Amino acid sequence: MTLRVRFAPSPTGELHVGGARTALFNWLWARKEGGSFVLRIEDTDLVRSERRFAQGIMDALRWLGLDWDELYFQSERLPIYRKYVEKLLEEGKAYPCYCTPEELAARRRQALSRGEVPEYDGHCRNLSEAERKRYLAQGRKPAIRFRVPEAAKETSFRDFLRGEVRFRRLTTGDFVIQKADGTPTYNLACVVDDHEMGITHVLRAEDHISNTPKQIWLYQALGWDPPQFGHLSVILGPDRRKLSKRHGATSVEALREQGFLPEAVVNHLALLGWSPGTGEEVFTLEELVERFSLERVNLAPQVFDLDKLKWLNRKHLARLSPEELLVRAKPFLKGLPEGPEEKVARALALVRPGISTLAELGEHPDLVAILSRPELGQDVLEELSKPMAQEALRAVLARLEGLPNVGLRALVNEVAGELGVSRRGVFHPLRLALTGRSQGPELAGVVAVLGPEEVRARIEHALSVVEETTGGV
RNA sequence: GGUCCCGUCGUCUAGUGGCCUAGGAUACCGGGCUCUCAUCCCGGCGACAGGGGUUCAAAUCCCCUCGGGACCA
Repeated sequence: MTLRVRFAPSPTGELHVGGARTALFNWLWARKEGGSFVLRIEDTDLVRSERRFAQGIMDALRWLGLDWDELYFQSERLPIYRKYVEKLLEEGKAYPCYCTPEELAARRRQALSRGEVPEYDGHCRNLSEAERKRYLAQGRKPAIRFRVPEAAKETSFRDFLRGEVRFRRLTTGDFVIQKADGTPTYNLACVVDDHEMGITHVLRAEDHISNTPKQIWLYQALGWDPPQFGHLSVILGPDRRKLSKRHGATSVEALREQGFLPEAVVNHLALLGWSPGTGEEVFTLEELVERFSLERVNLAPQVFDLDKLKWLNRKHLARLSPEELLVRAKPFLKGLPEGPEEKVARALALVRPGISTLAELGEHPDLVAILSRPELGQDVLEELSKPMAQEALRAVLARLEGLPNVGLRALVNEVAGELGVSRRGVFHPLRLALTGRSQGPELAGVVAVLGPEEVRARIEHALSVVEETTGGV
């Protein structure tokens, strides 16, 4: 039997990193084994589900490079769930429950005050036909509850990641499988779909472990073989609590907006709970598919580490060609002076070692300095007003012709030797004249990107500004 | 409160009874390279939650405690 796995998000928010990791592991597994990866949008909760979130989740998955083989929306499958609820009803494995939320809450409080476990008390479990008619006449809309077999209360299942998971005593009364509004609950829809879609392995996060016995009872009641279940850990925030919105940017979308590359996000997610065991850490999606194995999954919960993500982002940034870097950086370049594409691309490559995210490119001072002629600040002018600085600039100017062949370093060496100053004594004023800044990327690179004409123009401009200001003193 | 899961440097991890005075990565600190900041290279700091067993030998197996987390309420 070929592997069929699924990722089944609820569209009640953005795709957060925990969900993304679950999706990634399922996807990697499917691709590795040549199986199928099914995407199922669990949008039966009409109140909380939103179309735009479903769209956002799909966009985020696509951005990460996780493509799906089949796509389903549960909201389009409501008749299917009703059919099976009907079947359970007919076989007496489920029954209508007319209790109102208020009545249930009141009885729960009572149970609690008696020190009992507050599970559903079976109030409607064995209603007579007359009682049923009376409730209906009152205009009550019934929910449908699953009749949990007494013998099923003690359950165990074999988790393909954790081994035997045994539940001594489940605190579950007869649970609802169809709400009063006719929509299915999570457990019912999930079981029906996993069966109908031929899912062979359910790989999901730890928070579903306690749902698993209920789902297994449903499989049994419906006469189906359950799939295999495996549960990953959950991802925690820095405070060691389950990662959620209050931890800040924890959705894939937010990471994208912060200037992280999809390669880096995928890489980091893969390393959260999985390791190749070889010490290697920087991988592309393709390399991950090659290496991925469930045997090497770590079950302890992981803390999402932004520092490591940044480091991985630098690594993946470094692998991009200048052209590709430009493509990725474009959305973040707003507010930056325009220039010929090729020049911008080379400038980006030049400042790249100093950045961790694409967002840092936005108004990067070194980029600004290269792409537009810099303002020479007071401190810069003071520095350049020293006679030796001006001499150095003039000497460089005089030799500019030979630049492409000689190389900046050799040229600076010559000038330094001639004037009897250190290399720094030449480099520094030159950097100030060209960029208006005393630090920045390697100067030879700056010169190469600017081109001989612009270099000459900037040096001449700097010299004339200095003359003006010092002349006025 | 009940049920379940999980405990190796701050964080991600390697480790499946001897190779472990516990390895790598990140972060942090120091040094080197260099025209500067950064990248890069080298070095440093830093962990087997605790206690009992089993064994010639335990991070690795068992038990208890403690801690963390998830789900349900």
